[in-house]
Amino acid sequence: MANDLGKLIFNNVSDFNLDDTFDCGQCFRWNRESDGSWSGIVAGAFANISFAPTRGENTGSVVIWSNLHAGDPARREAYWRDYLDLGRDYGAIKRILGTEDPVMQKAIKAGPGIRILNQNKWETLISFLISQNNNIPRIRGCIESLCRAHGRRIGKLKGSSVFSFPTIERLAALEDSDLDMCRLGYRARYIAETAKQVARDGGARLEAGEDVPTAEIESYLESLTGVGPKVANCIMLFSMKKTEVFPIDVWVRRVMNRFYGMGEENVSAIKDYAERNFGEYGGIAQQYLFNYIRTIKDDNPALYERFGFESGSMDETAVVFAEE
DNA sequence: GGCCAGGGGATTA
DNA sequence: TAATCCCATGGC
Repeated sequence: MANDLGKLIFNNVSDFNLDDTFDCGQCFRWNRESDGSWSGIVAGAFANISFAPTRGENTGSVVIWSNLHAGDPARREAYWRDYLDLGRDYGAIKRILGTEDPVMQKAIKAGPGIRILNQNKWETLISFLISQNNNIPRIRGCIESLCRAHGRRIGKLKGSSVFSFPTIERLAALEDSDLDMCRLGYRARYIAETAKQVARDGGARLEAGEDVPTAEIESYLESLTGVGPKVANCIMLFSMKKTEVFPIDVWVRRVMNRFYGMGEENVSAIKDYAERNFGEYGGIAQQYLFNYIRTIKDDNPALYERFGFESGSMDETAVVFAEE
């Protein structure tokens, strides 16, 4: 596997941080190395990404070692530029979102280097089917188990075999019991049925998602077994560049309640609020907020200090605490 | 629209 | 050991 690893460097990347980006809940197959770099399996290839700050903590050079599109440097560069969303001006988006929103300013401060990855649509679909009503460590375990059982062995990493994400055709051909060893619970049936539905057109409609209106691809996604509004929004945000969608899950309901004073149960009010206030960047706002509430959940005083969060001195117009 | 089962593992009581 | 929770959805 190491034979055809090629090196790629992007200089002067701003508003970027590896930990923020890979640990904010949008992806499940990236792992932090002891040297601070991250290794992952992407599109059937191995990759390691490191980041060397040159101007401040979140601006510097991204170094990628990968065997993806080995022998085609132009294609490889285009792939990673898109995957890491390097063409988007996050500085400008952060200024827009943070204006007159002290909560968002603190949320951005908690993850200033978050970038929304542009991941494989099929992998994102199945990954977020698995994510429903589930916790992140187990989601990761389920996905690895699925890859081990039905992916292709693409090499060895630190002595262990590494597997690609299973193809549409492979999962579409499964019997129900072929997923038993993955311990997916009731989600196994959703995956088996959705795979068959997607395979009916060879994945064409899924792949076209980026190029059709949001409402149209959302209705297709929600026609798949086990895909509701939340999972559909995650797929659109993390693999189809639909940055305006605002996935609402238990954590987002919690953050909107705690910091924006909204009813946790009132999903339609939260959706309306996001549309009006975050607009075309709703999905990016959602990631800052999701990351923020999950980070400070630890009740760690040092974290409170780092993020500028001080109990008792909240902005009265924006902050309402829920009874717990 | 409200309610509850669906699996399994991690965390909390 | 028992309850509760988890990046929800489907079906009644």
